[in-house]
Amino acid sequence: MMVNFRSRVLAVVAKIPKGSTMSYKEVAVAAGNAKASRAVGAIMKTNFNPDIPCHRVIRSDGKVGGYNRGVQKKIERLKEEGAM
DNA sequence: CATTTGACGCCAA
DNA sequence: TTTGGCGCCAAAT
Repeated sequence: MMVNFRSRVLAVVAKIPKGSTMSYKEVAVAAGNAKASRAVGAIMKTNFNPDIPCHRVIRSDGKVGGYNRGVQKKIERLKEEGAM
């Protein structure tokens, strides 16, 4: 799948199973570039597609990170799905 | 087109 | 263990 890094990242995030979480780095690796962890966040920020469960993407430190709809909302979603 | 910004990650002190 | 600094990439200005 040779496309934009953006599309790859979105595809990877969309494939994250419910009740599971992935770090930005893991997503970056899955997308093909382990050093693009930062870019992953930038892509999520610019992506408003509800089909992309970006709330399942957290930091490698175990911190939730951020969310374009409010970090609190993201945390609640994770709790609801059983990821936390 | 060049520069800055930022939902990040890793290493050294 | 906590803090500071560097690297890396995509999007915005």
